[in-house]
Amino acid sequence: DKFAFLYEVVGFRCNKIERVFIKSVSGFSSFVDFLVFYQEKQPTQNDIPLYAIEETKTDDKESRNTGVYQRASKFVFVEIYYPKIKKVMLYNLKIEQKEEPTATYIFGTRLLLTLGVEILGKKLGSKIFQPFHSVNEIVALKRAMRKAHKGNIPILIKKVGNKITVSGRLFKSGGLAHDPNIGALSLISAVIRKLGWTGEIVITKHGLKQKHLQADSKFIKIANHLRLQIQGLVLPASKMRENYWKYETEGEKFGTIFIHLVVENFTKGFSIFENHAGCEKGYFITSDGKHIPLEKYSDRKAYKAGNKKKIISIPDLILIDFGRSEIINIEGKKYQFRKDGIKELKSFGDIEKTYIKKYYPKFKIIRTVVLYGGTEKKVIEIEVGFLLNENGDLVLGIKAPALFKEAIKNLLDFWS
DNA sequence: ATATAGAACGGTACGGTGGG
DNA sequence: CCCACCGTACCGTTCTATAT
Repeated sequence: DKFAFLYEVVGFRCNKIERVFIKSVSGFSSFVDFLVFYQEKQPTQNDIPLYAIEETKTDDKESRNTGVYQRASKFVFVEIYYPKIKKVMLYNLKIEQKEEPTATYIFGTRLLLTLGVEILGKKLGSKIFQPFHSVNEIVALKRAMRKAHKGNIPILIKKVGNKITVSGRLFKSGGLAHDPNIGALSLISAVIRKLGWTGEIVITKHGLKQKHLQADSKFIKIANHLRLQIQGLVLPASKMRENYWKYETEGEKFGTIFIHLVVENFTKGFSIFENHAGCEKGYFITSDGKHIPLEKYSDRKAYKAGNKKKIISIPDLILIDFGRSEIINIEGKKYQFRKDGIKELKSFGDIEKTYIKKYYPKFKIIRTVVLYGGTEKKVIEIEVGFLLNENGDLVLGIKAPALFKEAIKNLLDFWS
C-alpha cells in the first residue's frame, strides 16, 4: 500500500525497450530537465545517460533571448560531465509557432546546432538553420543583426588577431545573475571553442565587479572549463562537484504530481491547470479544450504602483471532476509548511472569479491542500485533502475530495 | 505612428549559513 | 536544532529604441 517513488510508463510497445521508468532527480548547479538512461538497472552515479533534454514553453513570439539563449548554458554545462551525451532542446509549444523567425532566434538556434543540440517541437527551415562552419561566419552574422537600442548593452563579437571579445551584460540584481546572457555568452564561447579556436576569449562590458565572481556560480564554472577571461577581473578557480545529479527526496511537488497522475490514470478526472514548478508557464484549459495563458495581475497598474495584493495567486494544480461537477483547487506544500498552504487557499478568489466560474459556471469549487513529507500517517487539519509522506504512505484527509478517494481506491485495487 | 526585436527585469523555490 | 535570511538558479514577462 505504499508508493515507492517510482513511476512506470505503460501502454506502449517497442521492440528495443521493454519498460520505461521515471524517477525525480535534481541537480547541484545548472541542470537539464530530463536525463534519459538506456539500461537494465536503475541508474547510479557511475552510469552515463544517453540523452539530456531541456524543455521550454517559450516561443520566439513571446521572447527572443529567453526562448533561445537562456537555456543554452545547461547544454554547455552538461558536456563538462558527459562529453558525448546527446542533447535535445524540446519546444513544448501550446500556441502557434511564430511564422517568420527573428534574427536572434536564427542566430541562437544555429549556435545550438553547431554545438550538436537537436531541436524538437519546432519547424526549422533547412536553408536557414544550418550549423556554423567557422568563427568568421558567426562574427559576420551577429554583426549583420539589428543593433540593440540606446541604453542596452549589445552582444557583439569581435575578432582581432589571437583574441576574440564577446560583449554582454552579466550583472543583474546584485550579482552575476543575468540568465539570458549567461546562456548566450556560454553558448557563443562554447561554439567558438568547438570550432577549434585556441586563442583568447574575453568577456567584455559585463558590468561585474570582482566581488561578484563566486567560484560556485555556474558561469564561473563554465568560464574555467572554456578558458574564458572576464575583462578587468580575475577569474576565480572553480571546483566542480563530483556528481551532476542526485535522487530527489525533498520537493513539495512530489505530492501534487502524485495526486495529478493518480487522478488522471485511475479516474475520469483530469487537470485543467498545472504549475508544479515555481514560475512555470501554465495554461488554463477551457471547457472546449482551448489553452489560454493566465493573466498575472488582477489590476496591473495598481500592482506596478506597489499594491502587491493585485497579483493573481495561482494554485499548483486544478483538477476537474466531471461526474460530480466539481473543480478542485490544489495548493501543494511540504508537510512542515502545511499552515502556509492553508493560508494560501484564501487567496484563490481571483482565479476562481476570472477563470473557473467563467468557463465552468455550473461547477462547485473546492479548495484543498496536498502535502508531501514527514512521517505522520494522518492529518488533523480539515483543509488538507491528501498527504504523501516520505515513507510512501498514502494518507487521505478527513474531508478529502471524492475524486481523491476514488483515485486512491482504484490505485490500490489495481495493485492488489 | 506603430509593430518589432534585442535586451532588461520580475517572481518563486530551494539550499546553505549563521544566530539564537 | 530551528528558523530567518540571503544568494543562486530557474522560468517567465515587460521594456523601449528603432526600423518600417
